[in-house]
Amino acid sequence: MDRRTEILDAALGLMATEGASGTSMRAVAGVCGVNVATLYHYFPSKRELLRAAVAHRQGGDDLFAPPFPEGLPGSVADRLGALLDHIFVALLSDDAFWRSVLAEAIHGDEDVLEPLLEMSNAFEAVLADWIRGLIPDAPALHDPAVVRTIRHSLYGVLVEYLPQADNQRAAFAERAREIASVFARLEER
Amino acid sequence: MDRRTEILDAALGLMATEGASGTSMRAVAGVCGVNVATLYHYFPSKRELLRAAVAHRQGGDDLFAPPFPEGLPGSVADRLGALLDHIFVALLSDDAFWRSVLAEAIHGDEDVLEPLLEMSNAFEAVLADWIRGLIPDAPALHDPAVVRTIRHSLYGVLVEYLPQADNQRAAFAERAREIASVFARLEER
DNA sequence: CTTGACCAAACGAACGTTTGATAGGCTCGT
DNA sequence: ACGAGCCTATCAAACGTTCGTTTGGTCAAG
Repeated sequence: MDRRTEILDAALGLMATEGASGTSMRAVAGVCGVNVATLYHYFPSKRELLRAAVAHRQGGDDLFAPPFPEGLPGSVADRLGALLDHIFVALLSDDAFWRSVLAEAIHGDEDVLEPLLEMSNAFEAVLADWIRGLIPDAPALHDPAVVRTIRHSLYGVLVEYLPQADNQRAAFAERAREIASVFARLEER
Repeated sequence: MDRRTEILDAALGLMATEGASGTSMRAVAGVCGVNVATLYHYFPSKRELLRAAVAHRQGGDDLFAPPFPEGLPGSVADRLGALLDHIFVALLSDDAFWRSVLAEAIHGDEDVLEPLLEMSNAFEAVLADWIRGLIPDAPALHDPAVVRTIRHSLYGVLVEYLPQADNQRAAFAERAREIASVFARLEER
């Protein structure tokens, strides 16, 4: 991993726990084991560094895990629950990124916010594809309004449980089942 | 309003836009028009001041607006939509508080987080009461799992739209209608 | 004459940023 | 082949500013 990427990852990790203004250039340098001045060789300012850190992960194709195989067995609720749980696991495995993103969504500046909104739309498109592929027999769940509501439910759960994510794996699994059971009822008629 | 309350309100307002570590004691003092040292007359440290600021608003009975009259006319979706829109308006009118709360939920310390989780439960109880009172003819919406999913949907929308809350009033109204239409389908069978 | 509310000034530490320098690799004309 | 010059990556040290906090004081009210 080259130095630039190393710096971006360190910055993102610190942003997740300390917030943007709580992340100091010296701390970023310390994590990388380099001098502060080296950061200014790669980025013109702290602000640009943090912006690049958020934008960095978004560009990767591995932001979202690969899709499920289609046509799995099980009830609609079971399959949607498995999908949501899968998403939580993926998000938790990179929670530094998500904490940073959610934090910026709350009091970030517009430069950082704009790529976030793009990413939200991309995430919704991926989620819609997954649902269509995994649960093709539940057309009620293919409605864009339903997909968006599911996405917002996921965000809400993330906000409430991210800070203690380490010991909340079980809570996420339960929330995944709960959300799935609610939305699966849209199909039961 | 006494000086102590004035300080707490100023601190909360700054936390909402600048984050906890971005809120300086001098800035808080500046908003109140007092000297920095005066803050230390009322609070032993910055940390205690910010904790008190978050805890301050939670104690108020006016956190949530008064309930609707029961038995309003209109479809289930119409009434749920009106309720959710009402909630958005209430939250937006005090968005400094909510931004602070959401920010703390993401990388706040545990002292601030604990009262937040209490408040989330309180909010869910109020939401359940409102739904039961306003939409007594939709038992599917009285299910605790549904209420929690609605709450998480609200949080998710807040996270996505709070930063531009000023010019996003229309977006909140649309999201309220959308969420309502989705959940109202649980009753249409 | 004590007490509570308030302030100007200062403390050391940490902040973002800049400066000037070092060392190793690269590309030249010769 | 080889020194000269240059470029890139890195550093130690320092710049001025802002930070959280403390000190020592003023002043009106009780």
